[in-house]
Amino acid sequence: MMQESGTEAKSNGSAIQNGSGGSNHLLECGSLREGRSNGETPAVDIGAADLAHAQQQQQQALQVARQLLLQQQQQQQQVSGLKSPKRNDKQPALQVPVSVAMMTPQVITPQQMQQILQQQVLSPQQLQVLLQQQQALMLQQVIVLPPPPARLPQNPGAPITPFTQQQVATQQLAFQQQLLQMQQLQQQHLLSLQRQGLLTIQPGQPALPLQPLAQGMIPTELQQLWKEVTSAHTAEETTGNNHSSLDLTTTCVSSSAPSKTSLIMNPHASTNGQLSVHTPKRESLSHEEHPHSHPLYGHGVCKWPGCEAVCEDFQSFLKHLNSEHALDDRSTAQCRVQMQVVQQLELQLAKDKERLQAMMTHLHVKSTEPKAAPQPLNLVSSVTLSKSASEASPQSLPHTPTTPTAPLTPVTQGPSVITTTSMHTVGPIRRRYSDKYNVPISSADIAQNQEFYKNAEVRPPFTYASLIRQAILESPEKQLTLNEIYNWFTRMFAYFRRNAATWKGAIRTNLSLHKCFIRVEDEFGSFWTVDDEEFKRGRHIQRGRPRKYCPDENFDELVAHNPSLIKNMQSSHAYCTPLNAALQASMAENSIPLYTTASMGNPTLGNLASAIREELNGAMEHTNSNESDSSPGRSPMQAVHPVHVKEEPLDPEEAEGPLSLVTTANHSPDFDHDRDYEDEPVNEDME
DNA sequence: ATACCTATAAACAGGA
DNA sequence: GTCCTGTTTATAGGTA
Repeated sequence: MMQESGTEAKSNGSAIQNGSGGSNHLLECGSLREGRSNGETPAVDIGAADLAHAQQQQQQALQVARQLLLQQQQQQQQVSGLKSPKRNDKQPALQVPVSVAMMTPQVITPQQMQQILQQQVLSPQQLQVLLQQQQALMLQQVIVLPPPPARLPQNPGAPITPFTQQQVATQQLAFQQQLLQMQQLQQQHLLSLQRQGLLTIQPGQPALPLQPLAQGMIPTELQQLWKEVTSAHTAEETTGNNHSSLDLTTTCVSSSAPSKTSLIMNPHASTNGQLSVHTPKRESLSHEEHPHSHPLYGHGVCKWPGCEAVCEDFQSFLKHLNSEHALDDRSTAQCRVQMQVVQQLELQLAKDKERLQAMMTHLHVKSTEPKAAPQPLNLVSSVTLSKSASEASPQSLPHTPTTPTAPLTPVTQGPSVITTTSMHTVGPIRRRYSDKYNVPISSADIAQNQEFYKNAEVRPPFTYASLIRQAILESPEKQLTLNEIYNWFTRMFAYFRRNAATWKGAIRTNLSLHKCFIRVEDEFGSFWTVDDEEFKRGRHIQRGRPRKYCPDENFDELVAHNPSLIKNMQSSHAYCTPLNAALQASMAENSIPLYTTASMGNPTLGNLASAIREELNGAMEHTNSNESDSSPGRSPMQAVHPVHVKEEPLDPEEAEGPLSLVTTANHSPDFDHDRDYEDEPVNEDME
């Protein structure tokens, strides 16, 4: 043990030293010897609870944002339905953005104002009017608005929907509370992100990162948006009620439908996440169904942005609407601003979604299997969220295959491979393949998460065998020495850089124990290859059956004592009479340049190697004499002499003679799959 | 309950 | 003797 620790430390040190410079792609195994990225990036030190909490907040914020967005959009659509879209190319109006005030405590933040100025959306005269309106609004806020109910937290960001106390309805309160909640969540989320270093808010930046209005909005875009919005509205009216995840918009300001779950978050909203603004099929309760329910009318107040005129009844409201908000420049401009608001909210939503995706990508919590959560410190909720997210944005996260029961960490799991999550210092790797053993990790699995594992000291959710296989397969020649495997581990995973204690031993054990790993020797040492077919079978060298280390009778020893024998075998079949015709035929059939480096990745190699070993064993028994060392010279790259293949109990198929050899060489994956090799004779039986 | 997989630890051996 | 590499065994947790 002490020795082990000492060697590990030493090896690790050399590995780190080896890669102490430069950054290269993780998957470039060829660069192993060239060095690797130092990977000394501090691990992401986010608690699982924090992550889950942040994501939850993010989801909630998104939901609320959607509500707000849709509500605004509905107002906008309502306007478009009353007014002719032809006017959309009208000049910006003289009066503007009261609705903007709904978004920020300052009605329009200085930043937003600056943006408006920069975008030159408004003429100087319009800007002047805008400023005046802003001042008036602020005065109105101060003078007209009664203080919010005591039970409501003071929130300057709440919409400035003025309400008289007798008009306060539960929905209004709910809406305000929802807005408050959204803002609070947003604030918390931002703080969380700040804590995590994922977001930096500049000093002058408003607390709420509302993007400046009219950002990137050019007139043509506005026109297009107008068209889309209006068309969407039309389609919506014709479509009728069609439930979707965002079914909560219409009635949130409707006093006539107080019981509607206007503000209840639809569970699908979080899971779906799709905001099909332009294909709205969500107004299950349109105002057509409720004649006196109008998005611009609620609680006896005109909801036209900036209006808030008190209307006794719906008829008076309609009258007011037609008179005060008729089709004119002002209304058009207000619509335009409202469009910008909606657009801005969309942008914000998109950014938040993107941020959420980035977070989940970063955390590698994507799972198609909710049950894949049982990890020590896993991000259970994150996994769930990730599923939701993946559904929400199919194009968002690349699917990462996952192994069934990968032990350790966060995972983006796609259809195939490894799963799981747990933050660092999770103890031993304890996971297994639940569905099918040894489902291989695709390169994409690790590739997609490579940055994460590279920097975060998180144990990867892959078994050692999977990782070893991956390392070997990623190598240009599908072969690695043990030390190169070590390097790959340290290069790819921060966990294995820091937690160097026992994993090297585990690698060695796995290499020896898994049948899929084939050790091949050449003049310069030994390297390991992988038999992928065998890997998929997931067999271990049978335990309990001693692979006795018997140097005198061991194949290795024989080879060691008769190195020329093997060389002769590879170099020329003429020298290897033990090789029967079937084996040779199988080799020729598969065009396998036996034991050349190029062939090492061939899945049949393992079987062939075993077969050859078997044949050799038989041959040794008969020809226990040295052959002349007449191996032909070969280039170093090709001088791979498989002097040694791993000694292991024979598999049934491998012990069944020439025919079985041919069969295995032909890649019959299911061949003898379920047979128990325990029943077959083994080498030691011959002792 | 059983078999198997996986991880871990440890002992041991050969070779450089 | 030390270190690396490789094999083997034992143990324990987990899963089907």
